[in-house]
Amino acid sequence: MTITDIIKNATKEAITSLYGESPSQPITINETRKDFVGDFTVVTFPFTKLAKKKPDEIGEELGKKLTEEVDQVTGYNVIKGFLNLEIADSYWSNFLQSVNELTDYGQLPPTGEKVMVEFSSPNTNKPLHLGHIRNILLGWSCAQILEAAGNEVVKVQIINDRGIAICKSMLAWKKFGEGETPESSGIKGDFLVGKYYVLFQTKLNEEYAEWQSTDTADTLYTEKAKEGQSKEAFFKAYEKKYFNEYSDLGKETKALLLQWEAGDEDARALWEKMNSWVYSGFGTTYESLGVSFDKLYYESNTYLLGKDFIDDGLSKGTFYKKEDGSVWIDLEDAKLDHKLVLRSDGTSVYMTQDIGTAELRYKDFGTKKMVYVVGDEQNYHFKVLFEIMKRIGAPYADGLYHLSYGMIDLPTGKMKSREGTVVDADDLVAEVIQEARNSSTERGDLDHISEEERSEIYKKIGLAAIKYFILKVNPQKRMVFNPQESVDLQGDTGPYIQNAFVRIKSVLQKAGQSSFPLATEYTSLESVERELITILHKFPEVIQAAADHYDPSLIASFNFDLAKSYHKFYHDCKIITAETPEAKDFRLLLSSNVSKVLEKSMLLLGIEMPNRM
RNA sequence: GGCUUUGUAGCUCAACUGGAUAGAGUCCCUGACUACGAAUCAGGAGGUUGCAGGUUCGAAUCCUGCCAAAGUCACCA
Repeated sequence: MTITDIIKNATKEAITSLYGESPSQPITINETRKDFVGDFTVVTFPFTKLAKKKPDEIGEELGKKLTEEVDQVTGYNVIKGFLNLEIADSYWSNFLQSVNELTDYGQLPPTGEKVMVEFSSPNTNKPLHLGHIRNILLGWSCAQILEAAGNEVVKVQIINDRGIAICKSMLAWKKFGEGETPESSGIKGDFLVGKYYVLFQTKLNEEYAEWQSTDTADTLYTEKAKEGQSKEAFFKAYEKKYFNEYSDLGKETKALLLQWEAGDEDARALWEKMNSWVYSGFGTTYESLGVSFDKLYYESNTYLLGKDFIDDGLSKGTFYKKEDGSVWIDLEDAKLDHKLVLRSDGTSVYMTQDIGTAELRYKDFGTKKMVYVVGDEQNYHFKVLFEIMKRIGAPYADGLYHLSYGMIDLPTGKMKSREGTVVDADDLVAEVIQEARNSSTERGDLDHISEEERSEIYKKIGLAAIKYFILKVNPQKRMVFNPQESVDLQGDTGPYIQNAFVRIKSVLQKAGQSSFPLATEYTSLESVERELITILHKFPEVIQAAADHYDPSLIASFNFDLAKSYHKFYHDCKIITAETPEAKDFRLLLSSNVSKVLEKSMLLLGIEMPNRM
């Protein structure tokens, strides 16, 4: 039982015995704010009705009783109805000892649950960019957090490796590529394919521009344009129709897609070749970010799945068929719309695939919980998907969760691929590492070690900066990505936290001890020391909260609090040259355990600690 | 237009899900290295929590109405 539970229970009992009635609401207990004396605060307002007394009086009576009856409570004060309880130093130092004895403090007991986390899930027609990075970091971090919370975790992605977009880059390469390969050009595979995707768009634009001066186009404009609509605006809006109905490139692309779907050998071979380039490129990016997956799903294998459920649902009346043969589901009673699940030609849509894929995954892993890390533009899609899964009776339907995150904006505005403002993942990673190298070189602390070791450290620092910068923001919120701030090494940043760790490593090394005697004689704690221990104390509940809410930003701010507190402690208290041997032992023990927790909790964000920096 | 989300210091973010005087970082001032690592610490300045009502002991948080931004309302993915 935790100390907060002890206090809660004791409060409940005390209220009952004092006022003859058990409180109906759950007891709220908070950490005491820094400007007041005490560790935990009981809010007495909710008891006023029951006790028929003023909050202050209740606070006094309750405080007295709790001090008498709970060993750990040594004193109290009441301010405006808030009862601040002081916890014995011995409780905190005993607690520190117990953390010290654990090798895996923070690891929560097994839940017996298996959770799947899907993240990244890119298209294979262009390189990964900043948006993917947020997705990847969130997914990876969530997986770590869920694991720490006692779950077995399976990390997967579904790769969007087929479809019209992929065919565009394939066609462009076929027509204009002249056999170019990553080897022949020296261009990283995913960038090379991306180059042809862009080229396709350029060629299409040219073709479209030319077409706009034909008679057909003219007639169309005069007939269909809205009043006052300029030629430019009209054709801009007409682009998709043009692609589908008039464009030669469009026709060829669609033909290629049909060939691919029919299993045409050449089409498949080209597809496999170009995809393999992309995968090798992605592999490099994932490696540089330090992430990996347990299983990859490919849309080319899953895009036909899900139809069985539609048939089954049709016979049960979950779905209905329109006259044209298309199949729909009516979700109006769930405040959603009617949604198409099968086209009139019998082919499936995105939704259908997702139904099938969920089922496939359940068969593969038996996971009753699945987390989809996907941008918030698909909120509605997942609402609908989850509702459908419920209605077709999937046994895991209640365990589906959409970890939705906001788009990333640049200080200059939205990222737009068309305007070339997209930040490439690889460039960004290289940049932050370079930045770490620059500052470190300026400092000169690492001059005496090998370049190889240094590079490792720069990489850790740079990645810490970028990862922490992104993960500290609540996923739900849109965030502004300022490149300059993302490589900051001071203040509320990853490197600041690493620095606390490095300082500890340095002190421990200088102290020359590998283990620390139990410092039971050290009985009167400095306030910074107590604060540090109370933060350590919170670690398990922070992990639990982060897992419950699928929110790494809680872990990030925990890390910052701990590091900040340690920096202050380090500044205020002498460790090796402490006043007494007991103080020295205690502080070494404290430092050692802070470093242990820092390291573990940064790993929950996918951030590694250097031993020096 | 309907629905969903967001709006907090100049800027980037918090606020334990209804609790005390709304906190950090950054920026701008000011102090602390012959110190266990100054990527640090301490102090100052900076706020009508988008606006207006309501609910109650108590609201950034819940309710209503506006305002602003974003997303979505495809036989696209």
